[in-house]
Amino acid sequence: MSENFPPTSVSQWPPIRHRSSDIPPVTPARNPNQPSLILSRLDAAFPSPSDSPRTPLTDTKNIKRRRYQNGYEIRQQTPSYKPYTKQRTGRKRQHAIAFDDIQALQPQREITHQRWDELAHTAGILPENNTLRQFQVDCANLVLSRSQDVCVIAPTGQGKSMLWVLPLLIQRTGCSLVVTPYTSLGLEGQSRNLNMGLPSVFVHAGQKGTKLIGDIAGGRYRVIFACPEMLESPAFAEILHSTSFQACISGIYVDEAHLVNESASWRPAYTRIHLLRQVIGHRIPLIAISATLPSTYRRSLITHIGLHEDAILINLGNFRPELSTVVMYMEHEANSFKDLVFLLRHGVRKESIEKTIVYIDDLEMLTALLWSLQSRLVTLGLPPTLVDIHHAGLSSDHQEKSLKDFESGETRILLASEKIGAGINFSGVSQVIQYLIRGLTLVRWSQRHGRGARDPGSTAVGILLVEKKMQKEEGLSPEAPGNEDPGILELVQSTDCCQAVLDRHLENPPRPNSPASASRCCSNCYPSLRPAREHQWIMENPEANAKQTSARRKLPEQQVDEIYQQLIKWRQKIWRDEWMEKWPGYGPKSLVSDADLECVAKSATTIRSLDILQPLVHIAHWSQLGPPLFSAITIAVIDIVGEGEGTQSRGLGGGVGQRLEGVASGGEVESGPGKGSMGADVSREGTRATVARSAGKLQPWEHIITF
DNA sequence: GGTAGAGCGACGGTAGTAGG
DNA sequence: CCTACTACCGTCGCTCTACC
Repeated sequence: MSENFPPTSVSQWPPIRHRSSDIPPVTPARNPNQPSLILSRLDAAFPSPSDSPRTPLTDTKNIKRRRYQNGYEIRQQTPSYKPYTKQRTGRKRQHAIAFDDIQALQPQREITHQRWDELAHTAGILPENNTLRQFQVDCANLVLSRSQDVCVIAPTGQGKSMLWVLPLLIQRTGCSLVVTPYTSLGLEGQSRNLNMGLPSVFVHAGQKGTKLIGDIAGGRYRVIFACPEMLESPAFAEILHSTSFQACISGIYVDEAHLVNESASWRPAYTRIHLLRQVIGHRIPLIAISATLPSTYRRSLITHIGLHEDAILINLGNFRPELSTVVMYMEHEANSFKDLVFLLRHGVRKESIEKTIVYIDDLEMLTALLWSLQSRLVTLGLPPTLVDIHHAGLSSDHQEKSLKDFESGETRILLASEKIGAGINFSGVSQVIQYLIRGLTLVRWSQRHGRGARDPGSTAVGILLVEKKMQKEEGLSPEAPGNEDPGILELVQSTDCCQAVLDRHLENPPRPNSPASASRCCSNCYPSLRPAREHQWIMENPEANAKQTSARRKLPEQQVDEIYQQLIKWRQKIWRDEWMEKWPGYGPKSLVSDADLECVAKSATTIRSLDILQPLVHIAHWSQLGPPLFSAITIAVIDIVGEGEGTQSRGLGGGVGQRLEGVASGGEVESGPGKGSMGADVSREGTRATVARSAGKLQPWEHIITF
């Protein structure tokens, strides 16, 4: 967090990085005696420096190490402009700003609900038989009065985007300024309002020409979307400093306002929005909007965006009966992804794969899961394109395509980072999964969970797959959360209704009926909500167990190296025989990397099946390369370690080993999706399981493990 | 004019290193 | 082998600069 307190003046740049207790609040209380119109005032006092969630800032400038690139020192750049100030003199100035004929907006009396409905129907922004929601009307009246700031908390899908449109139906010369966190949301908002017939524009780096700036200042657009960084840029300052533009601003709307608190540490522009009010004055109402704004988050709005302390709070909460919460503790290593096996069960078909978003906050793991699920799809005979990945590190083309495919349903499982944490809507999402909760906040989870069930009448399950170290027994608790969010810890550790925990931490207002009676709220109340853990059948020969133990002993380095060299030769051969001509762009290392082969060589004697081999390697064409690699490992172990280690330790004798020998020695490798031998394995196991189950008896050397 | 890449910012996690 | 310490990485959207 760069600034936990507001700077004393606009001209102070760079901001001072130490604390001062005598800095006055930037937002003086206004009209303290005026009665609350709707629900309540923000009860948050201006946070004292000691309330800051972070440790005091120190001047790290002088202790930072020098960094070099191409032999030259990289010097840290400071912004070449002062936020919210116009371009320096001596540079080219814009002159398309002054429009004297624009009339300043004046406070207006509130109008009735019925009249608002009529206006909305006439403007065509509300279907004929519908009526506006009360909070929309209340907020619009407050904006018209131009006397109060407003903080709106409402669940997703309640029509929050209507808030900046309604006042404009009365204020014929007014315009709304909407601060949006992401480019995608700005473009979406622009497009939505244009469809309503409302001239709107999203100003961003790729769209900020001189003509556009002039048009905005001249009042051509009724809704102007901008990211916080653009808001403080010199280009936008030309608009903000225009008195004619200031006169026609209906309100400043901060959409997804919870991100002010969540992103303040890495998007400092969010912490400087309060400077905007010093430029345009405090008479223009500021409206903060989000589905999740508990009091700590609302306090940061006062600090960072200059929301007045006496702002009116409209709190509808964020309860959505169509959303269920499921908490599951992980039973396997995170890297194995075995706890996600319910996503793609045996025999699943494309149509029956639930439309799912899986959030992982570690990009490397997110990518590994993509590989894993794609391999799994191929094994199941399904196209790997059913799963895709989306995060900010990808090219914009990929990002665009992944969102489009997921929306259309071509992709059924989308693996995502925080990039699509808030605001983006997809139809048909029935499952939202959070894989690992370290570092997650309840607010962020609530936003992610809210991506589900966006269609009328639909439902969605939010599944938290929780690492074991978050269990109460491991020491962490809501009372002693360490670095974790107490809210999320209470949610995953509670044995009571999860919705009650959400209500308490997100400060949802009381509801007439208990959530449990209205919906299938959570896995604590409805254990059947938990997806069944799939049973995987394995065949295990107890006689072989003792030999397996010996097989797991660490191999001498020399043998590891010999196995590695043999695998290198195998790779070279298979590449030359089968890949070189067909895929000249592929080199041998594109098939299986050196690192993977080294890893495989180290644990060669423990690789007793394709299932064990698969997580150890990162092979894009698993169905074609997995079985022959397994076979090559078997042969290498027999050759180098010895007969006993190579076959008996696998406990499969002539089963899989024999079959794969056949493949390696010229047997047909079916390369099409689902026709690989992995698929045969699966189908064989499934059949065996079915037969055993129907017969009601198992062999003594067979048992079931939960997977 | 278009494009690629650095930099902004805090801080928890992880890998590597040194010392007992 | 364990502990303490240090350095570095990653996460985001946007703007700016250098270069073509």
